[in-house]
Amino acid sequence: MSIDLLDPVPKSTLRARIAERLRGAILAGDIPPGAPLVETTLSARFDVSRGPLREALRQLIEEGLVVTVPYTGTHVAALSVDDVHEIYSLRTALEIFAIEQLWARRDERFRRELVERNDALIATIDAGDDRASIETELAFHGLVYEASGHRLLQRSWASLRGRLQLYWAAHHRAHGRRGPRRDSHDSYIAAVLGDDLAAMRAEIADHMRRGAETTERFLNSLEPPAKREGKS
Amino acid sequence: MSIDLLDPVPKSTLRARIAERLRGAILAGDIPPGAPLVETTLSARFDVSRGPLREALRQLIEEGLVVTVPYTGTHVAALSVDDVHEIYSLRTALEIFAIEQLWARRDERFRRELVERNDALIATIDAGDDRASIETELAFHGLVYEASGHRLLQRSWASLRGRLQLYWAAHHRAHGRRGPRRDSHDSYIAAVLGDDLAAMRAEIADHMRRGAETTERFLNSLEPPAKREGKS
DNA sequence: TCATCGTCGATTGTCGACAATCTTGGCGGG
DNA sequence: CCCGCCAAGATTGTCGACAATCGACGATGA
Repeated sequence: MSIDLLDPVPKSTLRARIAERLRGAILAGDIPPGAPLVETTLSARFDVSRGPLREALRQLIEEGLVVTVPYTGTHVAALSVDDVHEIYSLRTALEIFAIEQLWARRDERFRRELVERNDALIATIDAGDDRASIETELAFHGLVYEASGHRLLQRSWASLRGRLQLYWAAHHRAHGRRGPRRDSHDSYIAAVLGDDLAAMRAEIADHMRRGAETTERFLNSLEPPAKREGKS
Repeated sequence: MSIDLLDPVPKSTLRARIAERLRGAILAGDIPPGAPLVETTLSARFDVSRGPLREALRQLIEEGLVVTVPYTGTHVAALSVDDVHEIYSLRTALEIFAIEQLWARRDERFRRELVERNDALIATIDAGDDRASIETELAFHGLVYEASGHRLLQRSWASLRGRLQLYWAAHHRAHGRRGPRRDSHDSYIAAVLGDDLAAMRAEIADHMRRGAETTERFLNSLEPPAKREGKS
């Protein structure tokens, strides 16, 4: 996609590879939310020692995918409607900020790429590939953060992205299609590429509101009684 | 200050204590920006093994206080004017969002506490205690995040706070007084506690602009030729 | 003199074993 | 029947040693 050939070769440490695998397993649902993650079991499963595994777990904890209690246990993060609300509300603020950052620049490369990524998103939706459509939708929204050139903002987005993906993946597993229509980002693009700052803010906020509602509705359908975070 | 008695007792692990000590040493300037952090040396100095020390370093890396290159070395993060700009611009967005979160609530407890913390800030300024005035100013601004009740937002603030403190501490060491006047937060409080949303946004943005300018001026006075990040 | 390559010291990455702590289940006393 | 205590298992926390990798210095040859 956007891999630069002059970038250094990825000198992956074991920790990084473990984190990648574990993240994939969690987001794919192989290890469901709330499931225990025992260090000794995982290290045996991956055929590595506990050292790198622990560090990989720390990273996933930082990303919000895993929670741990000292001397007691480690689990995949549980789903919670409060979290959904926080994720989407903060994301609204961050994404508006990101777009504001590149508002005056009129970056032609960005404008082109945004349309391209929307085409890619539509392609995966038409293909019926839900798994890929999650990736392409995240890539679509991720572009505004990448194009902002704001490294700290990109870190914040990465932190939100993992959490968001956890909910989307769970939704996909439970309900099959995740629901985005082909034209769901048309007004988004128009607002982002337009000239009306207030309209852009309103459109982003509305876009997020719709996303949050969908996700919250899914969560409520999953476990009506449990409101706050539950362990297993 | 604001320690909740129903919160669990702090079961400190060695990793947490090491991170605290190291953070303190870095922010106090005992280990200046750019200085190397050798795991074996530090583990001997703290009389602990490298395991917990490494995990503490990972945490500080996450906080932006430390940078590392695989198999090569670890250093205290270097100061950079780009970082200052990013820190303050993102902080503007986050702090406005935080205040918006508790805008409609008219939280009396918050309004009281905000004034109290400003009094505490003024007290440390009057006492000429620069070290404490950094703490009280961070505590003052931190209140809006705490009162927002938004856990994810609080995490984001914590991530920014460490970086900010790194620059403020360096400024303090270089120039003695860090510069905030007694009344520097009067208009801030008025705007936050007022009724005019647009005025609030403008005031926060202006407050941050002033802070960023002060910090950037300090950095430029420190090393005029070095614009981007330099190692030692 | 200079470029190139090999070697060596330094530093981080990884490993397996031991210690500290928490939870759970059962036992005894009330 | 219930409550508190205790012991055992499970899990994470910590440790010291070994391996992989990197950067710099010096030898070597043109």
